Amino acid sequence: MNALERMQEQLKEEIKQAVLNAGLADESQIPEVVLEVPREKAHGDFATNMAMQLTRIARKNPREIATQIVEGIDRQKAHIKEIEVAGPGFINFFIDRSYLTDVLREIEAAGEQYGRTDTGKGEKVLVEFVSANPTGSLHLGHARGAAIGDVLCNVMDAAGYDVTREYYINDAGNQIRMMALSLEARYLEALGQEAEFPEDGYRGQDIIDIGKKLAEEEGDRLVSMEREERLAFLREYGLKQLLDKIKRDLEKYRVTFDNWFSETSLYESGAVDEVVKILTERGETFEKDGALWLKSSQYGDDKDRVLVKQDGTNTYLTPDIAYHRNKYERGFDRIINIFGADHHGYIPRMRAAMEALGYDPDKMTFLITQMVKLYQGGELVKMSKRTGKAVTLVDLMEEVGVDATRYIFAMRSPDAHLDFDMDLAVSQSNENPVFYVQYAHARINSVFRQAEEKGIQLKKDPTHLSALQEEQEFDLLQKLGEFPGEVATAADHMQPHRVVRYLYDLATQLHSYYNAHRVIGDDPTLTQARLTLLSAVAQVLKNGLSLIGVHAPKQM
RNA sequence: GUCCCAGUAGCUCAGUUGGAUAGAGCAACGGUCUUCUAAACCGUUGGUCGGGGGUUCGAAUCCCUCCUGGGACGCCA
Repeated sequence: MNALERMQEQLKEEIKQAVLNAGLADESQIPEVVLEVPREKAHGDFATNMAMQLTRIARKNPREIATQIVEGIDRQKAHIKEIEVAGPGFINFFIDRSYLTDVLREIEAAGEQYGRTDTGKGEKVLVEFVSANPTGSLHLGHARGAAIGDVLCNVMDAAGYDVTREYYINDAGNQIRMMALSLEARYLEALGQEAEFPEDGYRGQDIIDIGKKLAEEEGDRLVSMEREERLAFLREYGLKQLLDKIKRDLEKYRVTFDNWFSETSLYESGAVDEVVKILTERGETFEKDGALWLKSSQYGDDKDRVLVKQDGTNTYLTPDIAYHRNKYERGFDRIINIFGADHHGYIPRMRAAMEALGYDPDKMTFLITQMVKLYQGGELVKMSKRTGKAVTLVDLMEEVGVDATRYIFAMRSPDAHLDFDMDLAVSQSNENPVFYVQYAHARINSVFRQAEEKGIQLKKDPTHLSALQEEQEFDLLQKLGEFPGEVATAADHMQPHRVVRYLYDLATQLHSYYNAHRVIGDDPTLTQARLTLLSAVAQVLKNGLSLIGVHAPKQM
């Protein structure tokens, strides 16, 4: 807990005691004390709405209640300089802001650890994301999901959750057979033979390339094989090539996973058959039209779902249920699934399935990422599944860069539709938020280079800090103090974009301060104090950028 | 038709989970470099928070209803 948070906690306690002592409410009635940072600076550093919340309990008008609370607060203890009752009954607190310089010492001491908290209490969390089928390259939607998932994991990790990142590989279904068929056609084409391309085949460039590669490596050896033998070979070969490619691309994108969970492994272990058996034993299934159905409509789903088809094979849902059961069995406290909006219909049926198995469906949460529209040259870039023409993650990394791509995907709320303007993302101008934040970091480092040239050493002497008296300096201190709480809130609400927003605001304050005040000046004490402040800002920018997986350059 | 997401300044989006006079970037207009990086800063203009009802001290935020845009509604995955 840092200086700012300690201050808030003490103040909350003071408020609570004042309410109790004044007899406005008893222990059981008193609502949780809420402190907020008012939008208007004139309304103080913190404000509470306690008086308004107590109107019904205390049966007095809020301003009267507020006055009574104010009288009971020990200002010394809570580092309060001034208190006022305002508006309909707000109590505004003006803190002794010089106390905030403690934040600098804490940042200095914590270094890269500053921002980490234990609010998650080591809760075991599984986050499954990307999980793209190994039938082609990662496209735009995966890129967004990967960025949001990775940043969420980083943020939750920093907030003290025990996070496991997982990628589910759909390597067993129909789509893999289709991949093999598509690859077969591409392979034969590469050998100059006639080949009919399957109607619903995957037309991406990647499979064409793999077909060529295979032809080079194996020649026409596969042509003489039995059809099924050949397809089995193609399936293994294509799967490996495609998965390796996905792993490589994600690594370049700075996204790594703890587990790559294979669907096939669920078949091999018998987990798929087992889950069908369990559901049936629990009386959660029924037979109709020669198929086996799950009674999912009893658990809030629109309709019942087929588990085993007429032909005896499973639907996609069955192994997925086995997979999610496996997640529960591994003992996670929270199971987070990040999906694209096109799969949101899947949520009620999976919740239903888990409930049918006797698990608590509320342990499982779904984060839905909305669609991305890509603009280039002011025009919408069209995607076509039919022709396999789509902008891929690799394209974005090459044309926009990893920093900007990750930043832009992470900056928006996951459930907002996103317009990705490629021209803006690459522009080296003030329109580009990525550079704006990175520049703030580089700028500070530039000041340190200047200081070094002038032979100024940063002494870590806390007695210098009282030289910080400017309004903007206190604002910066307060902002720095808010960082750990901001990360924790982002984690608790699964809103990674809040961290990006915070960084942008911090960068704005830094730029503004930089333009208004000289850091290196004639007064050595003041210079030292300001250098210490800047050093802390740089540290927080760096820590924050690291959470979103973006570099913090020392020079631009 | 049913379900999910969204609708806030000309454009792209925030909005501390119900708080005080709704914010930022871009665009438009006007300023700031002989001094630590002007990829920056300062100022001005710009709003029936999609419409209408309701809940209460108080609503962009919660409830109902309607409108618009996007997505999903297979024994495909």
